[in-house]
Amino acid sequence: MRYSAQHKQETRERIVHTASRHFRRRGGNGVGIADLMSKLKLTHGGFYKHFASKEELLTEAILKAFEETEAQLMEAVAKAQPGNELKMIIDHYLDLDHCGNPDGGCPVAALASEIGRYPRAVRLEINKAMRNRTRKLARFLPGRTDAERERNCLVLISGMVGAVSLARATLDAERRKMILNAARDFYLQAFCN
Amino acid sequence: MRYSAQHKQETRERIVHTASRHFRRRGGNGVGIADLMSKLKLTHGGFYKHFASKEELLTEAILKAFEETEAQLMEAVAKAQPGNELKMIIDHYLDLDHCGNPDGGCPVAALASEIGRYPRAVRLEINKAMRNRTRKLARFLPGRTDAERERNCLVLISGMVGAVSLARATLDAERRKMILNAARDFYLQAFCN
DNA sequence: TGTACATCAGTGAACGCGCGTTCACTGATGTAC
DNA sequence: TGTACATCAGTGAACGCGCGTTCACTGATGTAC
Repeated sequence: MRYSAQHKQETRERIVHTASRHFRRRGGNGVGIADLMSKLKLTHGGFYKHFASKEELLTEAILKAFEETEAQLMEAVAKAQPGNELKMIIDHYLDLDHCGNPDGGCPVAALASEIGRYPRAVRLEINKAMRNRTRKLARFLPGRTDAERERNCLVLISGMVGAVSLARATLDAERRKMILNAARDFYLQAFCN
Repeated sequence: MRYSAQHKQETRERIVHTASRHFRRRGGNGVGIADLMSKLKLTHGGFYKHFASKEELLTEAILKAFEETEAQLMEAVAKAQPGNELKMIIDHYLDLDHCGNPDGGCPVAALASEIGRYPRAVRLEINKAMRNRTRKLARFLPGRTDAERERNCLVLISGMVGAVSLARATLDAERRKMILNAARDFYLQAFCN
């Protein structure tokens, strides 16, 4: 059947959206194209009408995840009382909910250790997105200069990524909470007031 | 040919040792049994004379990595001037060398985000090893109670894991250094004096 | 001490399976006349 | 307005490949007599 250009665009977006969630949940190697397409009631052959390769989809799906989580972040910031933005960000990131739902959460936490093994082209795009995120967040961090705020921001982001990764690696629910709460209390004390 | 019991034991250890390094470098899915065995000038069929499954090897290889890095850690601590142990540990972990050589380094940093996707049996063993490591390290951290030292230790470990993961995801060498140094300076200030 | 047999670490072909990718085809709908 | 043709998103079989695992076999050496 013939479809409109709009229909094609929509299908492409549905693929990226679903892939974005699946990659975050199962990792880059944990998701197959046939699997993915069948989730959208499509067959695997059609995939290549939309993307040149799985690698291209992986890149787009991860960038989509950055966009999605950026929107969540900005929403949380908008809800915060002035001066309380960073607390809101930390609370949101180190939440049990974020820990339990990698598919809707931060792509860096979801894929942390495998990003370094992706092809160069994918890593380049992810690096760009990470720098962007760092720059956007840095303005909420304490520090006398831009450089100092950026360094603090890198500490906070990497620390939170590590805490969520460790919590997700942990089977015991109590210990998971302990890891997240220890990190949250610590970073709030270190960076908020 | 017939081999002695000692020879079998040695072969088994060689497999675990090589697997331990390869899994850390390439991830759990990035290493095949045939690949691995050929690195030892053996063929893949013999693998199952030593292990019931790849999963069993993965578990042992990761536990071996914990042992190896624990030995490195204790060595570093032994070299430190009294009172300077924690600085030694932080410097060692957040070193460019550790960042550039995942195969000889911390298995948690190497596999952070994929541990949560391993089978339960593997995760259980890793969890035990992580708790052990935390307990061993906690005594070097500041804090008025055991609980406080443990919480601080979790913050430090997760923070360092995140920093190394982020640095490894980063292509630009300068930025890699910046991430590691920012984290090192921060944790030294937070936990050493 | 010498001989016949048992052992078993390691070999390599084969298994079933899932993967990413290709390709000839379909058929509803847009377009040209 | 009606008709003939072109388009192209989606289909599903097929491709080559690598994977984890199985298995009948080998042959040097340990062991029993």
